[in-house]
Amino acid sequence: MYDQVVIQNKNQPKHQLLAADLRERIASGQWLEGEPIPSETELCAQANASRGTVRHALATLRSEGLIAGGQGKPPVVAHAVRSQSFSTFMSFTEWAHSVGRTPGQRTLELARRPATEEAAGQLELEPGTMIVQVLRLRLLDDTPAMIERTSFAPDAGRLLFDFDTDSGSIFNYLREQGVDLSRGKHIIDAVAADGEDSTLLQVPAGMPLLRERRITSSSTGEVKEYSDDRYLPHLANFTIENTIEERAAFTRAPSLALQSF
Amino acid sequence: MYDQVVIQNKNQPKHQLLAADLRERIASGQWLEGEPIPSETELCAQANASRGTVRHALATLRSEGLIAGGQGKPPVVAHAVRSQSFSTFMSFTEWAHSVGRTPGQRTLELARRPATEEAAGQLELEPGTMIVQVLRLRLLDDTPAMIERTSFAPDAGRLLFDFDTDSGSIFNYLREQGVDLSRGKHIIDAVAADGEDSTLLQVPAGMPLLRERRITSSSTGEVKEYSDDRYLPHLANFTIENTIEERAAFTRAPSLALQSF
DNA sequence: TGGGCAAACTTGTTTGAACAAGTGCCGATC
DNA sequence: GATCGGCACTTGTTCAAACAAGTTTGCCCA
Repeated sequence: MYDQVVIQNKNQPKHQLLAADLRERIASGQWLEGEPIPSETELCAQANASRGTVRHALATLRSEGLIAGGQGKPPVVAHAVRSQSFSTFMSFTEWAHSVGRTPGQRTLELARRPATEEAAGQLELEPGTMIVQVLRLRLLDDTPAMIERTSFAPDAGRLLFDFDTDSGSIFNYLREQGVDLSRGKHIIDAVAADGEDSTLLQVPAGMPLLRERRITSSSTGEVKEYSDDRYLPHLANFTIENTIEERAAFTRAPSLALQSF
Repeated sequence: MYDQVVIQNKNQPKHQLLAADLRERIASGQWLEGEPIPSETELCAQANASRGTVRHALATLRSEGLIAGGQGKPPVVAHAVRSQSFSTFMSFTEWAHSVGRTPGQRTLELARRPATEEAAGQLELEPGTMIVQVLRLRLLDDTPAMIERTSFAPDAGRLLFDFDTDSGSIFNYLREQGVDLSRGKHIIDAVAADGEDSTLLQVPAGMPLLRERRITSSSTGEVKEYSDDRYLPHLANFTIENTIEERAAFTRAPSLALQSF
């Protein structure tokens, strides 16, 4: 039963395959929310793996918040859907798709210019270094939803002049080009729409906007991108789930989801 | 060197002690940010533990974002400070203390009344059930910083009439009283200050506020508390860090991805 | 001097075993 | 009938060993 999977993806380690399979079983509804899953010994037999490998897979699911439970009792299914992946959280395009909306963008400016004091500070560069700045209006189902002001470090920004920034995700494009974007820091607060914001988002000046300032850096800590994104709060919000024992799960939800709370 | 620690806390498992010790060494500055830490083999020798145990401890730190690194290379110190704990994120009082500010509160209302349609929905009760509602102005260094509107399920709310809600953390009080508060869901967006908000926070009506709607429930999923908290955005914000790396692996210790505000 | 290969070192994966500790059930006992 | 063991089962912890896979170092050769 599992051998088939193993043969299909011989490159991946067994504990990852097992984890993917368990996720699939939970997502498909084979194991319902609140129900216990088979014991470790059982899973060992089914997957033809040692207990260490099975435990590794279970730990992965636990860290994703999919299963919970304590010593002595078999783990139970906690959530049927997994929390947001890294790229879904970093990319407006991927996020929109994942919640069933159609993303869009209109690039208003793409410029190379010397870094101001502030931009240089965020990107950890010398003031005056040439950086690349992008101003984009992001749409959800053809409606203005967010205004994005991004500054890129020179090595990443350079690549943007060979890219149609109206075509989709800059984040994914840069990753494909080999730019190391593996850490994100997000600072979330609220601001009033200024003149430019209100014009572009077609709302009155002074309207509250949900602001996310995002600093994206490489695995070694080099800052590659700094962005100031301002959302219309009735179209998007941020959701965090935490547990006393699990790791926090973080999602950006469309306001539609709010109705169900 | 490690034996001392082991003797002191013989009740805790070795991998937790090791993790705590490594955290301590990072926090104390013994290992600087960006520097590699000793290899697994080295740590095995130092801690007199097997490699499995050492790897378990390292996985814990990795999931806390303290260390990073890939196969072939020794892990490097990523951050010197550890992320926020569950209760620090759930309690305004604890949070304020953790960032070196003095928290305060002025209770404006404490009432038992039938649940409105909306409140009943959030608490998953029948409309009309008697619930307890608290309206508090929260202060940072004696300055208004947040307005808190909380509804409690009957069993938790009942306890509040024996508590001085001006004295500190309701969250911690309820936990001490044995109320099972172990899961939190936070929805973050922005709203304009309404009449009451503006009066209490002493800001003009319409000013953008950072809103956190919090649903706290027990480990079994029973909703115990629903709160609508509105922060002055220049006094508080939310910060989240994420990484592309797998945060998986053997983490059940209380730890969160959430960074201090 | 430079390039390239190989060895030494690192972390990642996997197995098997044994014991500790917590939970739930069932039967014996009061 | 209620309560208290104890047994069977579960997950948690720890060890030891071996191989796979990626990185770094340094030496040899051109």
